[in-house]
Amino acid sequence: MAREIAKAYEPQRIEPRWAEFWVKEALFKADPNAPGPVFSMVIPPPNVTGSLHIGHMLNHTEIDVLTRWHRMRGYNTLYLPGMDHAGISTQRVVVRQLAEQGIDYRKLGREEFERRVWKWKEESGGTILRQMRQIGESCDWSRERFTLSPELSKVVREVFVRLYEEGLIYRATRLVNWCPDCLTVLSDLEVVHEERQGNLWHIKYPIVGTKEFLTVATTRPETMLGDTAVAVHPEDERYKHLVGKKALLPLVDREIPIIADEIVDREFGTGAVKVTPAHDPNDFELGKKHQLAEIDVMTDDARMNANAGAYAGMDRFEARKKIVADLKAQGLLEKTDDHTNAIGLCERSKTVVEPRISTQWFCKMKDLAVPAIKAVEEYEPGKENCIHIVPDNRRTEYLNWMRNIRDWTLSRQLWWGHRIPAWYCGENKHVTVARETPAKCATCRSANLEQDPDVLDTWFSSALWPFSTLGWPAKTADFNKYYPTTLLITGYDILFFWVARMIMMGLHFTGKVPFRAVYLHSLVRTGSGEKMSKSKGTGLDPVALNRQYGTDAMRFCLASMAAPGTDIVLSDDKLGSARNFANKIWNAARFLFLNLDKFEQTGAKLEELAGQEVRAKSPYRAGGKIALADAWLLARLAATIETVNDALAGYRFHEAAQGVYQFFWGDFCDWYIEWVKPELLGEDRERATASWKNLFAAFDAALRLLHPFMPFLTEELWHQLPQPSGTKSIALGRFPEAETRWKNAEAMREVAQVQEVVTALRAIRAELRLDAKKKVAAEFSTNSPAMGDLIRANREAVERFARLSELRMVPKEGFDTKSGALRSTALFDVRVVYSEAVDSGAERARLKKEIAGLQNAICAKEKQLADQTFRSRAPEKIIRGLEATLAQQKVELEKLQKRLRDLEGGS
RNA sequence: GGGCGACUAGCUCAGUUGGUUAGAGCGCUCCCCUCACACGGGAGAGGUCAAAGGUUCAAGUCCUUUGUCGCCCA
Repeated sequence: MAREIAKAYEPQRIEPRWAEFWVKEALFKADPNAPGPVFSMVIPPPNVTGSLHIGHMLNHTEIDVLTRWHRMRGYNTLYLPGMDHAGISTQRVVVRQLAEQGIDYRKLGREEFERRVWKWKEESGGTILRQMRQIGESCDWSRERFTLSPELSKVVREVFVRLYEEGLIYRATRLVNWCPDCLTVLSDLEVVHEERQGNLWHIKYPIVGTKEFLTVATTRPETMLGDTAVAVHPEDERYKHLVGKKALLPLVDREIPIIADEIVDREFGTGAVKVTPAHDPNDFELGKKHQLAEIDVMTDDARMNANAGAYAGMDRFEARKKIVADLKAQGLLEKTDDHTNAIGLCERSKTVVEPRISTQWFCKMKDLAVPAIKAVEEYEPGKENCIHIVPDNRRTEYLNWMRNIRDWTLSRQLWWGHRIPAWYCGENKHVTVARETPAKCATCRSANLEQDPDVLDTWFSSALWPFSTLGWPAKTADFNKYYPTTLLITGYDILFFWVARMIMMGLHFTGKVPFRAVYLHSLVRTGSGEKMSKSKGTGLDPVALNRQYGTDAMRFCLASMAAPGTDIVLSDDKLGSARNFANKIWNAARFLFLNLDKFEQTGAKLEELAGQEVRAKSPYRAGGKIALADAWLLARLAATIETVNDALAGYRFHEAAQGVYQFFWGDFCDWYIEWVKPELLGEDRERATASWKNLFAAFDAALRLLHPFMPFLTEELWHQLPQPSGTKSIALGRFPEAETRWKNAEAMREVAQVQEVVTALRAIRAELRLDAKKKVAAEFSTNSPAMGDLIRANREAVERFARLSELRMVPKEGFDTKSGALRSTALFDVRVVYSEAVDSGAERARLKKEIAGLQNAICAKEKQLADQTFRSRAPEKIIRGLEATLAQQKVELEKLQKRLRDLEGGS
């Protein structure tokens, strides 16, 4: 049976087939009744109308790697996919689309608008989930959820009503963050701060009944129209005499009191501040304390309103310019300083947020935070109902934020989202909060009810995601089995937005943590270090990259850079090198199968060489003993498996990926395959068969080891090997174990020694600039009988690796140290027989450098070993290790010095 | 303003509890299209671990200060 294998790995030819296969066969459907320990994860629900970006790719790679790894280790595994309705951003998109068609969404009316959004959701929604299928994520597609589905909306209502009944949700009039572009209130978290170059204007307020002025400094002169006081520090000698008097507010000629309060910073500006309770959070507090009037001078879209008198109708920034100009004209502008200040921007629209007085729904957070702090604070391995936050610095960040938590503004003036289940009666403005739409006011029985027009912050429903998706509040089989989920993986940028709130809600409603661990991954940045962003055009499209390099390469690349705590800078070279790795594996497989075709012609059968029961019995022996190369390969494999398991258990994806890379490329391809090449088709049939069996055992295990990182490539190659009947996919296979019978420290040591000899010989060749094709004779000498035996036993391999016509074993006294090119270590000497004259300049330089290095090392060690304090305090193990190395280095140094003398004497 | 993190080879980054000549990938130099792979093979060059001080028998690793950059919270 001849096998057709493409010369290069072409991911686009194999990926679609397996992606479809995994979905069609529903391979990753979870079964709550299946045995095994549970591993469950919910996806951080992506925006319903969004598409896959590089951050998702990283996130999903990490989730899928761990999911596949656990599944293969026999866990009852669930990876639950789904989407978020993404209130504000989805609404913005549809509003913009409508505007492009000349339609004002407000004129469309709420119902029609909602219909349009649903339509848009049906048409373009779910792109990400489609892409996730394409890239082969091992989700349980039968359990897909959507935050705005009827089922999940019901959970939102249930939670809202319960919190309201418990007094944890309330309605109040507060100073809130208002986005004049999105036309909605925002929570504190949705406001991002940015340092901007601005001005500090010094404005003179006349004191009523005197000729004096009080100069206040402000960064926002347009809000002065709403000033209702001027405040100074009570102990400020400059202003003490003015407290209790009145100032005449310029431009509007309103008399306002001059008050004293300790909160005023005497150092800032002039030490006197204008107080605008309706447009500044600090002033709002101050206004409450001193019972000041609150005068809102702006409209929803941040234009000046009727309270602004002559400025009414102007945009706030135009008004600022005009007001400054007018003050200047009236001689009331004392000076203008440059001033940098942090301004609040709407996270979505980047519009400057306007603090504004408004009646909204809030969630009381302090009480909810208490258990959420405890669960994280008291974490220790194995402790129930605690959460391990990784990396550790994020844990600190979480705790700091939680301990200083403030109430959460829940309502949003949007139409797309979960409508607040509160109704107001027309007559008395009583509030009725209910699970089902009420017919009558709960207080006065009035039938004239109107529902609150607002919707809830999207993050409110996301906060319920780990349990709402599993059927809570019903005690479903899924909930009982998969909640608490095992792990959450998400970006650290939504630690407060999402993770913290899930922990609070999960604990409050289920009494259990929503997940036992949280791994917060890095952000992916561009080459220049910026955060990738579609709006800035700095984003990379993972789908295009997957097409170019292969999904497996992309996954592997991201994993190999995903060290906890550091951001990832992705580049073409790195993707290229991951693609090269995939190609390397592909070609290793190609080599195996091409040779297998030849071997099968001698009567062997793949089934006899690579059947599962055959693989299970490795290592195989020939002539009663296991070949060194085979023993070594399996030992290296076992060690790699241990590395990978340890690394993945600690979320060190990069370490796991690098371990596999090193094994597959370095050990398997560079050494093992080259080593056994001649044996595979050699005359010694017993030897050949044993080699093939061991080779396939290792190859199959290595594929399974690699599978979580490169699912497509490994699935494709795995199917080329005979698998037990009834098995459909490598993804359902067993993750390899570091078999005790594979471990072999002696083989590892011996091969390392052979490699050292080979490398020394190759270095000599390179130095002599020998033609790579030219075979030369070489001599080997050692004092160690074991080393001699080892090289003698592997002479053929060494000859092939170093392209030698012959490797002669020479006793020490017969070893010619004077001529030819030569390398020495403490353990052995090796030389290439080379009759032509050699320019030894380069060699002498190399030797000198080596000698200098060795002398330094030896000197340092001798000094250290001579130090009595060191000898008395350092552990015995360190001292002995040092002594052994010193002895070795001394031997080496002596050899190098002799060699140098010989060269210098000879030239 | 408060807190946190980073600074290691030209670039991007690893480096477990302090312990024996500090590693990888990419890039670079030289040789090679050797019958799996040029998306490849082989051999190399390249680092006073940001600076200064301290603790210690021993510091890239712990402490202090400084510098540069970044992040979070206010």
